[in-house]
Amino acid sequence: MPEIAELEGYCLLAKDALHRQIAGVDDKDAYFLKGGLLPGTLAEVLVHRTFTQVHRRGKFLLLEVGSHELGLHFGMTGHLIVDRRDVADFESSVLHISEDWDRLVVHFDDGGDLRVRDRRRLGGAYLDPDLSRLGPDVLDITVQQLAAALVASRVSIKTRLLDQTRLAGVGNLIADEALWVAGIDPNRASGSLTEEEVHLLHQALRDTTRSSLERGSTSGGRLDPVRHDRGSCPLDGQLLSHRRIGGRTTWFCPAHQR
DNA sequence: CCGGATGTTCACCT
DNA sequence: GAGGTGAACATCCG
Repeated sequence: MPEIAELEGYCLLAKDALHRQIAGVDDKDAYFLKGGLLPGTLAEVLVHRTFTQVHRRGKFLLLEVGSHELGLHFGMTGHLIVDRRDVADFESSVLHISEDWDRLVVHFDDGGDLRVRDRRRLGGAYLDPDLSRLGPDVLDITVQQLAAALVASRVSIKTRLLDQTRLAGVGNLIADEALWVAGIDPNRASGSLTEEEVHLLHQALRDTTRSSLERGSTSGGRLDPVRHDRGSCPLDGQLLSHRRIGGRTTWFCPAHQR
């Protein structure tokens, strides 16, 4: 369920994995290895070393080890587990999910481990991932950068917000929530936003993202509980509309989102 | 049984 | 080249 709030949680959790001697790596799930990574390579790179730093970039969690970086992506159902603990207050803990879905396990010599548990296997592990195509991170994008990311395109604004090469870290729920807060129709062409609307959207992205960080979860925003048939807008009571935009289900208020 | 799900990539159209 | 659509990935849920 990872969007930025979950990633920040994983980042904190992963700090517990730093400076511990790596004793072994289970990377036999070749499908989970991305970017040409082969089974066994991670073991070669990681064993007898330690993770020295962890940070986040967009939806990637990055663990520094020696001169390399282990990149973890969590897709839609991936979770990080360190020493049998997941992120606090996750709406439904993943610890009950079978270990059968552990796609990558890093064992430390003290008996603990770091693992990625991912049922749908839409996430992946990368060695030295190429992040050059990621746009500015939503947590610190400036309004000028946002304007540049949106300008001169007829793609819908919703689709544009999800394009990680333009703006990194926004997922489907945050995109809907921010557009709803800003009062912008998700189907509008990205390049058609006025300067004022770009400012509104910038502020909405900031507020929405920060609220999710405070909750520690992408779930639980104001729009989230009404994203269903017969759900109505918390602002004006209008029945919400939904449609697929850019391949993703999009909920919006037909009254105040223009 | 069918459709959909907090993501990304890729093939194939227009 | 740009942009849209749908499929694929694997599993669960309503």
